[in-house]
Amino acid sequence: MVKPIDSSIKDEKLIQQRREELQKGAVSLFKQKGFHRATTREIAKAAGFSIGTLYEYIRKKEDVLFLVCDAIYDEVKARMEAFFETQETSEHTLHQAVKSYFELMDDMQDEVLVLYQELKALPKDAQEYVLDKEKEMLQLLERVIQNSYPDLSDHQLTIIANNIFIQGQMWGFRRWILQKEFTLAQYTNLQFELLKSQLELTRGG
Amino acid sequence: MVKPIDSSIKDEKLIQQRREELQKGAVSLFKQKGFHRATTREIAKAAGFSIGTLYEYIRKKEDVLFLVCDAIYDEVKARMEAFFETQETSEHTLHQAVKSYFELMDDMQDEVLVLYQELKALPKDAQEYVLDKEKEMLQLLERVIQNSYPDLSDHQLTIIANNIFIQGQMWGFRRWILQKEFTLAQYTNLQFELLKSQLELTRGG
Amino acid sequence: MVKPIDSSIKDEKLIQQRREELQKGAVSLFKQKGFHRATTREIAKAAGFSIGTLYEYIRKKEDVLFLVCDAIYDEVKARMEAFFETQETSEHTLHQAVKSYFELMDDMQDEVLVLYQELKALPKDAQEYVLDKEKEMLQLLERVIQNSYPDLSDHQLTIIANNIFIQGQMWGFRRWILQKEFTLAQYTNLQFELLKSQLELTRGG
Amino acid sequence: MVKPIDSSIKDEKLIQQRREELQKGAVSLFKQKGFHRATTREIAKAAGFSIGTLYEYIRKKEDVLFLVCDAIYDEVKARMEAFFETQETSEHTLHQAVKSYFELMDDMQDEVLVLYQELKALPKDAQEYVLDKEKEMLQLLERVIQNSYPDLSDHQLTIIANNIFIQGQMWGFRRWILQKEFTLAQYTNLQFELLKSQLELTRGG
DNA sequence: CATGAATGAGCCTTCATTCAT
DNA sequence: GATGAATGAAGGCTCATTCAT
Repeated sequence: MVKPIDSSIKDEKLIQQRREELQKGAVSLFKQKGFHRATTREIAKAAGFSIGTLYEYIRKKEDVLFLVCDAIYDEVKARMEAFFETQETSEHTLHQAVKSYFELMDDMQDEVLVLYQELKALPKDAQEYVLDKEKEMLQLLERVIQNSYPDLSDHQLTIIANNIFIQGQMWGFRRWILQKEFTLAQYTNLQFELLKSQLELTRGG
Repeated sequence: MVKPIDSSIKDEKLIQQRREELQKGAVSLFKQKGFHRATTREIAKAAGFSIGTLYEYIRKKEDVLFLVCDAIYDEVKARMEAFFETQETSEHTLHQAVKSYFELMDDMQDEVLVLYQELKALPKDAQEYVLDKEKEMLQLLERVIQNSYPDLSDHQLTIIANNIFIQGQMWGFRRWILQKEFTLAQYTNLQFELLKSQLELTRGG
Repeated sequence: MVKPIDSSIKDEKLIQQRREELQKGAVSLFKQKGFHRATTREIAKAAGFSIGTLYEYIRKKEDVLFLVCDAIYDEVKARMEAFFETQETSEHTLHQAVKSYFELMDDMQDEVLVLYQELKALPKDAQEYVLDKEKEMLQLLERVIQNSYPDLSDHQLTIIANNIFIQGQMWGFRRWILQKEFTLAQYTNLQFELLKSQLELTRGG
Repeated sequence: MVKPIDSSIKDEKLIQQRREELQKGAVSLFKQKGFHRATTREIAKAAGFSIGTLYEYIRKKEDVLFLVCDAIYDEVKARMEAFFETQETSEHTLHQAVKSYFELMDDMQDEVLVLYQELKALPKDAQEYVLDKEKEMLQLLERVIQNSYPDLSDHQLTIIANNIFIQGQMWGFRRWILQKEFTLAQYTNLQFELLKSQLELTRGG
């Protein structure tokens, strides 16, 4: 799907390239100061071009935020797909998937923090567009779980996927408490142990 | 601890009253537009006084946010204490506590959303002051869990308390997905079932 | 002459007393921050009463400035009259008068600085009223000079009186240069030497 | 020395040009209302640009005042140097110098008034920077005097230079009295006569 | 008479956006 | 296509002044 942002530039390839530069610079800027405190001048500078050029590739400051959120989601999703796409159906697979997902969340914690903290600054329609991507990710997770535990009810599947999903995000969001008490490995193992006890019981039931 | 915000007003009781009005108006405003998009004039209006009067009770716009966050935390904590403070140590108690907590989070979902979404707009020291209150709430939760399941390790206790804590918050945060699929009662029951299976296993182990 | 400032207070004696308190506090405040930077609240506080009470004795902030300027002039003039009122007509008298005047300017340098630096903030009519007092002081000086040197032309008298007058003020105004190089005694003696050489020549001419 | 004021404009030449426009407009505005009463919008308008543009060339309102003071000093000094730089050492030269200086002060009386009345509104460091320029001017005067009257003591030189300096300024400052009684030529001649009598005597002594 | 809470006009400053070069 | 100077709406905040108690 093409990004629904107008540009006065004709060269499609150039647009892609510039928007990538833009998005890269903007993320690191938003990490530091958040979207609202970052000025368009700073955004342009961080992206390596002039304020005038910035406005050749976007129409409003909000568009930058959309570009950023979109890019983060795309990266998260791409990396999730990379390690979720597997045929095996074993506990080991799920363990591996959860581990990989938590590592991804650890790796991208700043980006994910930006994503959720600035989401509300997007216009409603952009929010929905972006949240749809999140649903797709949840489905990825659900599928992996179902592969190993096919007997779970829909509700159970939904809620467990959601729990795993947010537990990964919380590792970054609540770093002020979690990362003071646990290493990532500890956190992953503990969460997986708990998860397993839930799933085992369900399977048994 | 007294709110560390200067005021040019001498009547201490009036300060309390006005700040409460202020905080009430501000929360409902921040729910709609967020802190950054709300102007000081709007804040004053929402609180029912003039811009001049607003600045008799705060020094900077930021102070309003602090007042708001502080008040939300205080209310959440007070209400948690109200139903957590119990002597019984049974599963039933824990169930009741989780249920009450989830209901609280349902009741205050807008406030809690504001709280976490604007926290980063506070100055660093105010953030820390506020996060300390969160730690106290976690301890409340831990204590309730421990009463019923005294054999849990510290790590298990921490992580389970955290999980419950954020699952409550997520009911509001992720309403776009959870509240579409579940009623609050369903969500509570499902989460508690999962929780119980974890705890039972641990107890058994 | 009564100060042409309205007051809602009836008791004349109280008005005098309050205005004196006001003026005393204001001068010391204006010394520090100047008229524009001083707020009415600070003025009231410096005078020892509330902002409400302040406005019982003045109508506008400007009135405070007028009161202050007026009081400074009155004090300067009163003290000048005290040592200028003499019947003797000798060089010694003039020397003494200049010396006393310079000492007065040294003593009141902060006040005089305030006076001249804020004069332009007064309304035109108040400025004129105040400058009339300055003319009277110049006349005092002229009379003392003329007593000793009766042959001076009107122009000479005017200009010499003016020169002495401003040389006294400059001791305070240009303290950053004069008071670094001279003691008050040195400055006085040097200026008087120069003055005498002018006057002697004129007398001889 | 470069003006130590930041600007977001890159074109150095444009900065010079705009700041000159700014300074010209501001002086004439400050003449009328003084620095404090002039709003930034008025300053921008007087300079011929918008409020936004104003702030591309300065950072704070104070900077305008600095620009103005600095420019006035520079002009005064440049014009003084123009007629003081002479090799001859005669009374005639000194007379000419004093005459030219008084004419300069007459010509720039509004600017000089602004300069001294608003100096205290500058930050301390800017005040010192500006007063240093004044010292240089005094030295110019001292040198001219010394050329004609090499036997004067340091103290005499300092005080006579100071006297001349302020007598020039007073022509403008005290116009309400001096310019009512004298023409500039009269004032100049009278002051020079007095000065000469001082100097002659000293030479003779 | 004294007090101080309330008011709002108006100030300084920022920054998203435009457009001539 | 790129640049950056120009713009002005809008925001945060102050403070002289009023008036009910």
